[in-house]
Amino acid sequence: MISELSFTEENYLKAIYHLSAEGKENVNTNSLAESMSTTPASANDMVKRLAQKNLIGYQKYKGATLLSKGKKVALTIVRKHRLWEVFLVEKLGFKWDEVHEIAEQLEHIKSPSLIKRLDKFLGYPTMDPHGDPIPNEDGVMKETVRASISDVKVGSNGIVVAVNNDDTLLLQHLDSMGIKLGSRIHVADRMDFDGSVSVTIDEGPKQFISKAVAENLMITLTEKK
Amino acid sequence: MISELSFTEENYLKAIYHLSAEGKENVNTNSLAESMSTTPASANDMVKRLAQKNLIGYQKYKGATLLSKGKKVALTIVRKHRLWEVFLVEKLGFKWDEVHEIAEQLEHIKSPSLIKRLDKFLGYPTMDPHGDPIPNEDGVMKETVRASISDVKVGSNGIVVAVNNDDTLLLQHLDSMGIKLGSRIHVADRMDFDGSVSVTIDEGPKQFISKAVAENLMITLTEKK
DNA sequence: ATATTTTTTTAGAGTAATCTAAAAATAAAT
DNA sequence: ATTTATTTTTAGATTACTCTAAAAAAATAT
Repeated sequence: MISELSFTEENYLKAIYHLSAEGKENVNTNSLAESMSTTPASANDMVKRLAQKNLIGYQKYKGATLLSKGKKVALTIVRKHRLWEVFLVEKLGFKWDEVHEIAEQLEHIKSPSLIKRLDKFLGYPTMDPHGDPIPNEDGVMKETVRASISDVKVGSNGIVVAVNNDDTLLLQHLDSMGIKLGSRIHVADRMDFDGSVSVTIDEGPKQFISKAVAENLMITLTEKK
Repeated sequence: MISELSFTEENYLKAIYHLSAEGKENVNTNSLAESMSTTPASANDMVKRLAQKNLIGYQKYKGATLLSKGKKVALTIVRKHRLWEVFLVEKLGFKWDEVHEIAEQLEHIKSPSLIKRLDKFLGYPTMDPHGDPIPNEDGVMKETVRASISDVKVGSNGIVVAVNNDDTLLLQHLDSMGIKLGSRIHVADRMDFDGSVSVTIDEGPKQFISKAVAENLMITLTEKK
């Protein structure tokens, strides 16, 4: 049985999960400390504690990796975080960029039946408002396909997750079209002769996007609008 | 400014609030300790800490009382607890006897905008699923006049707002009779010899309720059915 | 290959909340 | 008015988590 973990322990496991998802096999003390906004000494203490509990693997000077038990915990936290974010945006009307802090608190509520019912209430979503996938009860998540809207098939739906360009003019242009991170996009048509794309944004009217803009607009594909 | 309180501090304030609502002007160490399932020594330590922070008044051997700051905190916790209970029952489909523990966790989530939006989402309820009033943002609650159906006059109508007993058997019995919070009850008759009561529930057929059950069934009186 | 820098770990201490056991104050009983 | 019982408070220790400062190991530079 997995003994009750503290909020702090859960947060460390989540941080190790996110850091090792970003490539690095072993999570080193310094980056873990930075990610947790604490000192390397504290991170080191906690790493030793989590290793003691068989949640992570750890050898001196070699960094930490999640063991199966720890990974399960981390994925449960991620699942809860993302489900709550969906709730906050879809049901309570928060903007997608206002929900992170609140979800950071809600993710630690301990009640499996609550999460089961919340999941059902939300219609079993597979993606959070930022376009990140929601792990299922077994920790499995749908691999998200990320592509620019000049590459996806006509008829595709997706959520804007990135803009591949820092050009102020481009950002202003997107802003004036009402396109921002989290916007739901439907690709209605694409003109072969100039590569421009016709889309609807958040169920609004059809708008045209030039090839140059379309190439820089990244979405993750969703089944339905 | 009110510095961030720990969950424990919030729980103590809530306990002092509930205990002083039950009559006693000053909450004594022993009953506070019992209510918090801890030792008198711990309760005493915490009382000193809360007094230091000007949340409660306290003199050695004289017990504790909420000061205005502490009362405000306590009422906010109670408000959050009861709003979350409404959410769990009305939106997620929990039974009203399953929600207390989860609400005990949710009540500590810190986000005023979350509670504002939740309140709106729920339609600004004034009562929780147990029939207890929900304080508004200023800590004011609608005082409800309640009585058990063994005390009200024959011919009275009312709405079930509480069951004065946590016994699972009683709750199951009420459930099987179709009696739940919010049920409209008409007291058709009362038998003097055994104190049993004849009622209709939600305009249904007449049913008998034993004295023991009737005593625990609390309603608020309404003019007409 | 040695010196320097960076990273990681240890040592020692602080805080919030908890406990047990014992002392002090108050309340109740004779 | 003492004695007895109860309640409340103190004293001292424990646990989880945190920190600063310094030592040790590893990585990098010369």
